[in-house]
Amino acid sequence: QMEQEEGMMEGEDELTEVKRKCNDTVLMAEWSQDVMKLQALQEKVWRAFGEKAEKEEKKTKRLSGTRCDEDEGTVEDEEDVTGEIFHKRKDELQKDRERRTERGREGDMEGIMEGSRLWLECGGLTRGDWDGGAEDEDEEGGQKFAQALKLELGSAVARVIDRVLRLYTEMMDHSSPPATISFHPSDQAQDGGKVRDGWMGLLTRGRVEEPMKEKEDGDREQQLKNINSSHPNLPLHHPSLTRPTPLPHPPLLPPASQPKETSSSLPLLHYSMQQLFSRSLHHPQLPHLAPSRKDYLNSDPFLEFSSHASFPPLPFLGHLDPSLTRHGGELYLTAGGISFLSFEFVLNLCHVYTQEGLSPCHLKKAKLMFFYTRYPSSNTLKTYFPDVKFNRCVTSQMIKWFSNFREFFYIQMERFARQAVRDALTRGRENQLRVGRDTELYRILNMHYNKSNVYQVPERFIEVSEVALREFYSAIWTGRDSDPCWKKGIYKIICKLDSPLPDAFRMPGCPVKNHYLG
DNA sequence: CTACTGCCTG
DNA sequence: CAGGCAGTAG
Repeated sequence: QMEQEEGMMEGEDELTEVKRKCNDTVLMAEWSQDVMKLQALQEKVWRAFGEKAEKEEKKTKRLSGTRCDEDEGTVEDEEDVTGEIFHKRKDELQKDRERRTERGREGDMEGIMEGSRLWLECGGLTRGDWDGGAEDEDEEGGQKFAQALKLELGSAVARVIDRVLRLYTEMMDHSSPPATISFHPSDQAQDGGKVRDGWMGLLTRGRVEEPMKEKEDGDREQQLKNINSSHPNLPLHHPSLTRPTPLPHPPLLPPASQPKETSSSLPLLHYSMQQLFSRSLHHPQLPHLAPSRKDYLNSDPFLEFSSHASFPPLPFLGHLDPSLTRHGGELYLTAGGISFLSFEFVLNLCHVYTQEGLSPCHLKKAKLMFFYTRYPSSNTLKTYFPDVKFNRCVTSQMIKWFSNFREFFYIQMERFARQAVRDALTRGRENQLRVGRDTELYRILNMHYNKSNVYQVPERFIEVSEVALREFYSAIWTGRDSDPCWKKGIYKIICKLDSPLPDAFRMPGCPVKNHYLG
């Protein structure tokens, strides 16, 4: 089995064969079509996830009367740099746009840029929005919509992946007879549904198939038309999304006789998608092939962005020439010298979208969310974990997490409150009963909920902690703790101190302070 | 009956 | 942190 894998990865002939196929116009047309659909879906996702935040942000800017690049002061530093990054990107894109000489889609490009900027700024959000006040009314409707989009986007991604895997399976056919990659049987037994079946089938059978094509294609085609119908003057195929003349080519032209195209447009996954998938890029300890669920879950899940040098956060990279290259025993799809898809990456990408359970990354994010909300509703959880497929089990598991978080929180509060009472009695010294960032209690809390210390603990959480500490203190001091349910009152006070989560938590993955600044 | 909380345990 | 349980609210 391992030898087969080794064998698959060896031999330059197969590589060139794959390269040749990758250059095949028909294949690339299919690829472009799929990626274009992905792009359309991404835009919709952006509308679902980003629109609200965008509105709020604009509101804020209007009120403050300043732009982010005009702000000054230490607290605003993150946003300052973010703004610079964004404007740099914008310049690059402007050039790209001019090259394309295409009118009419300006609005959409702006939308994408808005999304990109929004995302970057979300990443920089480390301070809580506490002045916000009441929760949003339209939360649920948008949430439903987002869930639906999530599913659709998932299968669209899977279809693009299928195309890539097709290249691999073709390569396998040429290199070694019936190459079969063994996965964990449990994985295949999962009810992963069509998405998993699609690419799983390709892998296990080692043959090229056209999974679930007709109906879903039709649906998505319709979807696409719906999107475009909002801009009736617009061409269906945007030049930035497709090859110059992809479709008119004879579909069965022998690949060898294909004239070699010098350039083609290949949009990369949107930055948010990249972030969603980026976790798969950071696990050198993972086996080259077939990372099992166990490996995946045990690996450090936290999103880091050090590899973004090879994974640029741009919606488009302009005109690129995609090809397959090999590096360190792995295959990469390369465009413009930038590798952005490896076999392992693709597998993990599938995994992210089809996995049933919760990953350590989700746990980490949940812990950070605890800084804001001690008693999240299941609806809140669904809203802020858009990459999680919720069912009863998953929901209760996540709720259980927060129950455990609270338990730890209250245990610490009671412990320190009792210590404070003791100190007051024995030494007659009045304790300050505060949870400043220099205190032991803070250190313990931060260690528990923010172990890697990459997130700035919001000031409000410290305030809430102080309230809890004082409540425990006074209850103990006045002897109320003799009542068997003396903590109930304290819980009731604390649960009213929940606050809205920053919009950065709406995105898949973990919001990390300064994560894109290195 | 479900959904949620909290307590206890390993 | 998860499993099991009892209790509560709707």
